[in-house]
Amino acid sequence: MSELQISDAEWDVMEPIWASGACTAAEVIKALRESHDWNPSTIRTLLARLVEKGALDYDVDGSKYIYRAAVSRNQCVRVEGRSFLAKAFGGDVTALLAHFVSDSALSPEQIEELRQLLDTKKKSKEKRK
Amino acid sequence: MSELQISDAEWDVMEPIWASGACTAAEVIKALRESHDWNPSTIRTLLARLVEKGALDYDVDGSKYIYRAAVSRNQCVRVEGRSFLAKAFGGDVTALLAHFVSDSALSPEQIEELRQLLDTKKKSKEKRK
DNA sequence: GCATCTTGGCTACAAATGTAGTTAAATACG
DNA sequence: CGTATTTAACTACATTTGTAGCCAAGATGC
Repeated sequence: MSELQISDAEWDVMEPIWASGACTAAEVIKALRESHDWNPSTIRTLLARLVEKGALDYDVDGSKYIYRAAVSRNQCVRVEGRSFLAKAFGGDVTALLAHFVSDSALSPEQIEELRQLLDTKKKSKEKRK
Repeated sequence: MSELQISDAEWDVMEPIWASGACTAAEVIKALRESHDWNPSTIRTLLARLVEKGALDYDVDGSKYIYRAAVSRNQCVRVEGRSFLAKAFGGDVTALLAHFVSDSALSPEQIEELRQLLDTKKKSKEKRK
């Protein structure tokens, strides 16, 4: 389930809702005021579309809606991730990882962090076996 | 330069051209016959759009075009990658890497491979300093 | 040479996306 | 109370994307 496709602009609208758990349209508008030069109408339209798509739910509070995410950010990241992985690396995770490692400036600390993550991964695998 | 945005369908059309260096529309159509259930017209339309966007160039050979990629696959992967990284991980590469490591089943060999990649990365950094 | 096939050019059209405006009802403020 | 504000609903419209059809000119097969 939930192969929800959320466009770029919609994603930006989801962001404050994922961050705060639940908020009104006015709050989303406020949260995006800094980062985006969007007309409030635009944001309201996107909110409506997201509800329609099933990415958002809402509770009615008097005359306004309190929006809640119906899909977690993580779910969406996974969906996007898989799609990107397939498109750019033919599904080869190692290739993807290699790409980002090469393409980015990683500090020694970050490298160490990743190494540990790999260790953990390896162990968890052994254990499961 | 080259913040070219290539849609999903267009990407699939680029693929055989990236793979073979240069080919005619007929060849692209043939290459995609297996994997996609597309009308030849569709592919020709996409080829034309890609030329228009500057993602493809062509040489004229009699009555047909020999298409060549005007942007490398790697360039496109980088552009897509950065966009995905920004959208899904707020630009935090480590978070992205952690996500894919956790989200994927990696064989011990793959893990080893990645570990070595990290080592290399670390050393190259030291050297550069 | 002529019918056929191939090719690029152009047109078409629905759905998705980005970006608003309008409106009517509910609410808040004075 | 009455006016200004807020809100969701609905409408609008250009652009991008997915998907294809039609056409005229050139190439091919017989």
